Amino acid sequence: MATIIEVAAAAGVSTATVSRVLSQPGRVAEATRAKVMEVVAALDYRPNVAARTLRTLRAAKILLTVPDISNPFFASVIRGAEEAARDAGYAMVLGDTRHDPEVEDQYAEMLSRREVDGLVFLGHRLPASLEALVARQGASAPIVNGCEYSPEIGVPSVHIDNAAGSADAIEHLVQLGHRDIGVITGPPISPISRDRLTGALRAAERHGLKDRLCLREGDYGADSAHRAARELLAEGVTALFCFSDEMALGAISAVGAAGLSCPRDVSVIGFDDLPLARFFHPALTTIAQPKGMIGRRAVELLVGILRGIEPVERQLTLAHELIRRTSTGPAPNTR
Amino acid sequence: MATIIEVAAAAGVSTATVSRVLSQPGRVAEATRAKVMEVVAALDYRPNVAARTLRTLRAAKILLTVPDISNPFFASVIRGAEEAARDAGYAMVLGDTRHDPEVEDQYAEMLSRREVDGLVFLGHRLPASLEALVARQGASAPIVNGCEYSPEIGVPSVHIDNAAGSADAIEHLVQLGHRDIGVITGPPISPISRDRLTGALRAAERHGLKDRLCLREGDYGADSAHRAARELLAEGVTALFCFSDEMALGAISAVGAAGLSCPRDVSVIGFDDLPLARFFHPALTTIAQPKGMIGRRAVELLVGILRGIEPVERQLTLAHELIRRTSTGPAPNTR
DNA sequence: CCTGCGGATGTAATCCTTTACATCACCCCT
DNA sequence: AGGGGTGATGTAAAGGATTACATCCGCAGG
Repeated sequence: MATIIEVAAAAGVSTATVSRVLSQPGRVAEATRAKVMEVVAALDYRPNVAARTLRTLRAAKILLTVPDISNPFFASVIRGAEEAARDAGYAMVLGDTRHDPEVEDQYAEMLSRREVDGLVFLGHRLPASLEALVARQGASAPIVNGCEYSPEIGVPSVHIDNAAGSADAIEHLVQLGHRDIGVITGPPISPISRDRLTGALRAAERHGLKDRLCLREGDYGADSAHRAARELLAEGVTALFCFSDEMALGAISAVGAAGLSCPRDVSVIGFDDLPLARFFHPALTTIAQPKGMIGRRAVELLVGILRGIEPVERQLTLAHELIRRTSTGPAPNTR
Repeated sequence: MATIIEVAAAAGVSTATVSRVLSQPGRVAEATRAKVMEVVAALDYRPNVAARTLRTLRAAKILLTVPDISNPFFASVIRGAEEAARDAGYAMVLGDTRHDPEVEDQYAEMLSRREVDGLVFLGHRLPASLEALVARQGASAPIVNGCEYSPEIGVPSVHIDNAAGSADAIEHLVQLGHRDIGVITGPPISPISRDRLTGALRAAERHGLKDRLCLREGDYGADSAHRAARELLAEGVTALFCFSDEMALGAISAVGAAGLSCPRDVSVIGFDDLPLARFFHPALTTIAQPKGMIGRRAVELLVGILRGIEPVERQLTLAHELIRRTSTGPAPNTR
């Protein structure tokens, strides 16, 4: 691999000139520029990134960690984030933490070691090794949280109003005449789960149904929801609100396995609006999150911090939307 | 951020000793080691990766590019690959190319610039900028192809026997009495699609059904399959073989939309065995790929090349498996 | 004709780590 | 006691790019 020294020699100029041709072409005479570019092409020269990073202390990279790459929800967020990063001149490095704090820490090390300039993390845990960084740098720490939101970690974040979205789901079911509603939640350790639960309870309370809500804890995976739904169906619920579309799929599967029909006997509503949700059978009613926009805004926030711009809003709440499809219908007793 | 020089000064040793403590602790006296480690902890020192990479010409990173991060199929492959990379002491950088040759090239640049030591790509296209590299380095080029396989690109690869898997699917349907079988393929540009088509045709031929197969081209997404299935159902097929589980979901959705029932009126069989496939309604019969193992073996192959070991087998064919669930059943006319 | 200025280019320090080689102290053996 | 070996540590040279500062040249203005 050719180095800048060889290029300089071949073009009969100094390395400084070659460097300038590549990074600030305007500051070089046209003839020189052309000559250098010719040699660059001939030698197939590519600047060594390690050397550049070492010198400039800037990696031009952003790290995005997701807790579970197999969750299609994150795919759309990733897309949005990557586009925004590209727009801002950053490359995006993607890490799958598998909900494992140890792996999260390993990725966080990339920031400590300056392998990347900033971090967008989509989980709910700020890696331990970065707490000191946040404490030290405060608002200028190049870290942004996406999807989730924990005020106590002191990091800017982008998310929807999960409590409100959850309330909308309950409201929708109540409107359809459902009174016996099962809720399959997420692990309470995640603020998202807690917010959604709060919202669901609040909405139920408005209709005097708070104590009638049947709660079961899921883990956002179809499997856990399948089991939880089986139990809830045995208790006679006519509607199931799942904290994720994937869990809703598991719930629908349980409805069928119980010899019941969705939505005739049991309505199911999800959360996220996965691209596949409209192909579920029946097509899934769900609360849509602006997934791409969450990713995009999170990166934009981060880039702002990297450029030294204190964000006006450190908490960005984007709009959600109830998508009505065919997995929800009138409660059986109301027909 | 502390540097090795500050650590050396604080510990009263030379930078060489600090470096040795960190990378080859055995070659340093115990007392010195302890002292240095103490200072390292006190100063929260982390080696600068750029400097290390520059000096060693080794990034300790592997790049994995996937054509579509939103396809859950790849999630399992990624997991396997990451585990193998970790085992071998490499970090994994993940790139989503969105089937875009331009983006593929951008990621390939990371290899040219030595930002990463090697590349595992899961698409079917070798980025143009790497063709020269392969031509020059031949078998020692640190590039491995996963899932797909194109002999002409001259790169080692890990995959299943797609033709055989496809044949198994057709065989399964024929065994159930189906004669009018619709096949929703993938874009013929992908070798995978071509192999699967070949296999399907060969199996059909064995039963004298070759000309009776109804073919429609899909793009591996649910949407395209939904449309294709609608057309095929109008032609009266009793079974649909889809080249991906995602397409199978779209097909099942079309079966329902046509007022038919799966599997009573129409059987559907997919390909891949996504984690969610067993929660489809009905649960999907499909050809399972050893996804995690594909990722793992691909990385192991790459690591072998990076260590200078010429692989014995440059093409690794792993075993697939027919998973019988409830989306396939006897042909209606045979009951 | 001299001065000064601006544009183009070169010189060389710097970023931080690794490692080949040099050095040094100490011990064992003859 | 001297020579040779061994183990621990230091010295200093890369590794490749960027950039502050220096230099040089030509030209315009006085």
